[in-house]
Amino acid sequence: MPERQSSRKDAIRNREAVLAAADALFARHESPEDVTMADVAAAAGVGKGTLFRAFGDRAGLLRALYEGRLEPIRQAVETGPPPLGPTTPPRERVPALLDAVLCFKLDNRRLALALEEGGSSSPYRAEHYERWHSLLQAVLEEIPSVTDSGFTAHALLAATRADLVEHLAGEERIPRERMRAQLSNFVTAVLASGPLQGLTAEE
Amino acid sequence: MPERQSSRKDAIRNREAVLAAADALFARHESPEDVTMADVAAAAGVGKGTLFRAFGDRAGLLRALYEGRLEPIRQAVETGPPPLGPTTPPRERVPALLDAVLCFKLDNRRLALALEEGGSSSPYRAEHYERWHSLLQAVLEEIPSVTDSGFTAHALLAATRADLVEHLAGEERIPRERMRAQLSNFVTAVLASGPLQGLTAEE
DNA sequence: GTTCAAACGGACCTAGGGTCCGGATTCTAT
DNA sequence: ATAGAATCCGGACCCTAGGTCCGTTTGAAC
Repeated sequence: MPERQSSRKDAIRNREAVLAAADALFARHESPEDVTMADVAAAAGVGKGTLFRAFGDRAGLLRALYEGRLEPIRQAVETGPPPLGPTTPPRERVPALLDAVLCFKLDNRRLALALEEGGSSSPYRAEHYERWHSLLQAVLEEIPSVTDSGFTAHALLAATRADLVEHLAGEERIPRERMRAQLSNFVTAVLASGPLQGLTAEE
Repeated sequence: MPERQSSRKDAIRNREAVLAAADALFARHESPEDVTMADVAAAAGVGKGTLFRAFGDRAGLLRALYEGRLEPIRQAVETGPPPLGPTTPPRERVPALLDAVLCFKLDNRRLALALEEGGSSSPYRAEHYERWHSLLQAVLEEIPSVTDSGFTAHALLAATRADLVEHLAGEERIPRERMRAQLSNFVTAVLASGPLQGLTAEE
């Protein structure tokens, strides 16, 4: 599992070059499928061996790109101010989290697609999914009207899956703001199910 | 696009043999990925050429299997009695439809996985998805408290995606009935969202 | 400057989807 | 029954793309 840092400057430089090249290639092409590892290597001016040594395999490269993009949002979620940060009341934070996920996928359509769906193994085994899920589940747990926080978290996240987002944005040509509003409505509906259990709350 | 019927009995026999063999193989193996076309051909006692002539490509084979399994449910939905049939009131039919989808995917885990996720192209382009979606959307349209029936239909269907079901059943070991209950709860919550738009209804 | 571990890079390997075509099988007309 | 045409069979073959190997080069430490 090659993933450790190297101190040699050529290694570092090449790693950056590959990341940049891959980023550009995925952005440029319609489908992630037609960006091959050889393409990436060539675009980065590097041999395939170098590429694979640095990232292990295709999924490793995708993951590296993905994590890089995700970092700011992770920060905002873990230690940032409301509405994403941990001090936000649950009923408000859940929609904010899902909105953040949606926006992220809209901003990184191709990349998210490549990582989540392109891979041969289930996206549910990815650690970043696991992180989102457990966070969302924990927040949902705080909302009394929500039963089955585990399943609910899965179901809500499913509404933001990369290929669905891609379909809505690409095929159905739904504009960004509209999609955000729809998701927001949906989340609200799920959370608002209180009445069923008897507590209609304030407002 | 070879998909026309043949009248020659050897062709028909072989087609059946392939279908049966593929069915057995997909059921037997953990992941659809490790059932190759060559495996199917061998198991059916047939050459690869025969296999590809009959079904066009891998997706074609999967589709043929899938459609076969789906047929009964399609019948039940289109012309059957409640709670699946068209005479059912919307608020009751929506959960029934999603429950049917869930059960189908539970009963055909590997196959659904192979077709929906294994393929290189988006599952949202598949015609069977389109069918479920437009039906669900139409039914949701009849429920006044539901806004954005199109998106809602997508989001609800996303909760029954093959790889999620597989994850829940396989990894999290959630028993069938529990999963059905969870999905049912979730759907109910989404449909019950009336109160939010200002009309707190009766209760 | 010498040394050696580490990185380089591209030839090479492999798996699996898909194609091809000479030969076998089936249908039809007589 | 049989010739002939149409269709089908099957497995050798091709191609792509991910991943590996290893002789060569580079960089850093002394």
